[in-house]
Amino acid sequence: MSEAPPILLWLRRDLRLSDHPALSAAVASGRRIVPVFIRDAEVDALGAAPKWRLGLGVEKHRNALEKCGSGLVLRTGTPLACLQRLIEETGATSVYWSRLYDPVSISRDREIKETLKAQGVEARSFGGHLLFEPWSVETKTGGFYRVYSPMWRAVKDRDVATPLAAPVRIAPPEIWPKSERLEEWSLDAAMARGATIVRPYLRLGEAAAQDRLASFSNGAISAYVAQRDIPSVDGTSGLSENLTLGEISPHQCWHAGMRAHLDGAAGAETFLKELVWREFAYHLIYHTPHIAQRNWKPDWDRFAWNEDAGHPHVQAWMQGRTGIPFVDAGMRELYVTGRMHNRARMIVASYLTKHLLSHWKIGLKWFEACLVDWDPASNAMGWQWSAGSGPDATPYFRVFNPVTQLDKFDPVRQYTNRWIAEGQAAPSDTALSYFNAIPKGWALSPDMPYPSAIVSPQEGRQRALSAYETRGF
DNA sequence: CCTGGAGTTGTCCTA
DNA sequence: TTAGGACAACTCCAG
Repeated sequence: MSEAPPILLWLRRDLRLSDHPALSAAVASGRRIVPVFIRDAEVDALGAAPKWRLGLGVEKHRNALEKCGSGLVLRTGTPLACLQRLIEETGATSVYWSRLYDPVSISRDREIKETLKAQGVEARSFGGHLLFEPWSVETKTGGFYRVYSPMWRAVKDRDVATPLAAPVRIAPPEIWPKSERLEEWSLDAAMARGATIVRPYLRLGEAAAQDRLASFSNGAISAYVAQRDIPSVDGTSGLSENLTLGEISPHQCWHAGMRAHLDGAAGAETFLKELVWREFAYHLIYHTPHIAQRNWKPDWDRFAWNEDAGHPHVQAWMQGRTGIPFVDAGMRELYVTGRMHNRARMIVASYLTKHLLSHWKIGLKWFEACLVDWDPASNAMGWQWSAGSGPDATPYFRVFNPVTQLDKFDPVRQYTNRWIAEGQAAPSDTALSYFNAIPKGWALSPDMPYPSAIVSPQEGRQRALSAYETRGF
């Protein structure tokens, strides 16, 4: 009697062993498992930084799989064709994967599931990327939440499934199908500064993410409410980079946060709320996929943002030389580390869309190119929220004043000194490292004087408010 | 159907 | 010096 045919485990944004429902189900079946990662058009279309980061994550995860007696098959092509080919090669009769929720993934996965089923192949998708499936959270009238607070109230007392343990051993196929070589994918091609500049700032892989969650939930989480808003302080969890590739699961974060909350850690509930913000973004992109493409509120189609990314003001914004220290510090932090503190993200987004009257899509694209924690749902929601075109009651007059904000959240200038070298007698290493990171074409040097503001906070505020007024907002 | 409270992250002027 | 109110009107959501 021959043994049961293997299961293909198609991995995407779920590069972990623990709390992985699809993997656990495959292991529980007792069958051999062929993990596969497919470089499809979506991977090719990633921004420079997230693509580079993905390559490092895949490599790390392949090592972790090998330690369990398994491995990872790499293939290039359309997912359906690759999976069908592997079904032929391995005799697999099942394909398991973890669900994604952006519009492209949904339609692709639906088609794959239907086609495979029609061929008599078992195709099963699993949760794991979210705390709550989007269709499981409804308002009293059966709709979805367009406002965060009611959604928080609706889910905060729900039971969240206990995270699954990582399998000790993953049964490999008798014969491994051929794998492409990760190096040949050149996922780092567009990220020249990655290896030398950004790499030291990464938190790579499942083990490192778990360590961080443990130390955070036993330490900084109690001061989270006050400290998370101070950009010079390491007061956030910093786990977004791992969450977006599934190197840690939201369930694991939730349970760690909940334990701290029940232990009386004051800031823990705020951390749980942030996890639900991530859920909110995913539920929005699920129910209103246009959030990543067009104004979420169609009223804003009447508003004439500057859409020219080559505009000198926009270039100054991207290159961290607007002359507004909070903005420039944030943009430089982004370029050097692949991340930006959340407070700074709000400031730079407000400055681009309001003071510079430039389209949020320009900012969205730049973040997509530069962020190692880039996430399709969070990025889209964040930019639309900042611009005022998104789902929130953001009053049109709420224009961040980057000077007032700096006094409030960086009173002794630790953050701006960390990232801005010009005008300092002894600039910090981090501030100087920016000039090693940037392209020659930007023609910046630490010896130049710090630029004066391209648009002053007062002028920008007035201009934005009158622009809103003439548009009837 | 109607009602009424509420809406992540703010700023600025006035008393 | 500081605290409070104005700053649109609208949509969302629960009851």
